[in-house]
Amino acid sequence: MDGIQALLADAWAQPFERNTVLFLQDDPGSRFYVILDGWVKLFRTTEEGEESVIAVFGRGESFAEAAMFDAGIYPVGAATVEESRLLVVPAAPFIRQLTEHGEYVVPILAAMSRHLRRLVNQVEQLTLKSSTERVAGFLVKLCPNQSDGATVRLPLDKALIAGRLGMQPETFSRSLAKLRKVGVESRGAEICIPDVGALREVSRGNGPCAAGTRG
Amino acid sequence: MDGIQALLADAWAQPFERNTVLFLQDDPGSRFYVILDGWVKLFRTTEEGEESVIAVFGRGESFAEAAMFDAGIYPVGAATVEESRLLVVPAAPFIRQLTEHGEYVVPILAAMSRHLRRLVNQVEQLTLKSSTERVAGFLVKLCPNQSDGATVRLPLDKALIAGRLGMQPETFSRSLAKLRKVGVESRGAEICIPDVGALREVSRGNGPCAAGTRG
DNA sequence: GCCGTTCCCTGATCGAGATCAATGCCCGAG
DNA sequence: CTCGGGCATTGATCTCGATCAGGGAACGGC
Repeated sequence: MDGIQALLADAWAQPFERNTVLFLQDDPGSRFYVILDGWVKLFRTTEEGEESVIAVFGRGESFAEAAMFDAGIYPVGAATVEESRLLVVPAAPFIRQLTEHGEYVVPILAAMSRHLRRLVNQVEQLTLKSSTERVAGFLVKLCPNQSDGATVRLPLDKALIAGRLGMQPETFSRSLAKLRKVGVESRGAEICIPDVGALREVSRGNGPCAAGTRG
Repeated sequence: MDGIQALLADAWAQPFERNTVLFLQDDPGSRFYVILDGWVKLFRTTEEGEESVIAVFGRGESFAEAAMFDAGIYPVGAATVEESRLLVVPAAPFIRQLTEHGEYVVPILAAMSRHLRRLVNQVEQLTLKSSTERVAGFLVKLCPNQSDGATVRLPLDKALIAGRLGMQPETFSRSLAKLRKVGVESRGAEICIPDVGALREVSRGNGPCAAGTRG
């Protein structure tokens, strides 16, 4: 209880105008925020400029704590939507004290941060990606990194994967069929992906499979 | 680094058969899990029995840490989808050490846990609720607790709220119009809700507005 | 007063994905 | 080997929500 004042000694209150960008997705971040007054939205932006609102926070709520523990990269962007007053809190003292007091804590926080990031991704995908784009993204993540082509094995029932991706099994099947246009061949649980790059393009909405962006 | 062994001394490895329920949503929870082998899914179930898969985790991943800091209630259910071996870790020692070393940490963890829970809710709503049901749920949360009827004021632009709910402004407007059937009247940002209970029923998929359950 | 802009509502149309239904494939039991 | 059940694929149809378009109410500047 004594320590908290020392930690907040480095913090400061700051007014922001309406529609001020506080930080952008993938910015390196070493502070988090508490809303003293006003409203802030967290959002993700695709390469085409479409925006997905992940959350909206009001007075008394804090946000961006997770970036402290997750490689210091903000997984979302943030902007005020009204004139607001925020408490800006540097993260470094927190990290220092946490690691001093017990190193086992930080891995747990990192795991929670990863879960948060994963859910943020999921919300973004559900709101502004088509089912085929989501399947493409799922397959890309299954491939070994920096591989050009690969043959992967689905670790689970297709019905379960479909549920995880927010679609029906039939739609998952049809999406796989559409991906044959970029060379993806599936025989049972074996999926052959000759061109991972093309698949990645599809997952970003550029490929020949995306009939529409569904925004 | 010394403490971690003491903490894990209370943990144990345990094998689970396929399709074993580890815990259910809203169960009180005082442990978290690390997957040594196998696959585990996290899911939400609606009252009608529809299931939304929130996440699927594999070897080396941990889950349910957030419940430690969030009133000890699991926000999702968990079940193995394959034969699995899990490390079961009691939470109490972690909480004890955390509070001993600095009380300021726990509020931050609680905030992160709330964010996680919120995102889990959002994924569930996006996957198995219609747009009108989502609007109804949003309005219910705006009402003061246990109020019978209320007049609330939308804190933000309708377009922004629509985005937060994963729909277009037009759809938000149409959903509000559909909710007139349960007495909801809107004039600008003022929303008059004479019967919160009816609205809650709609948000759960039972009301007269839900044309289909979309699952 | 007039005329901008901004926000919101409503109508019409279209497409993605859910749903219903039928078929094919694989694998284990007998 | 044959049979049967679970899972995957494909087709047909329908519905919800996105998109495009038009119109109206509130507000502010001149």
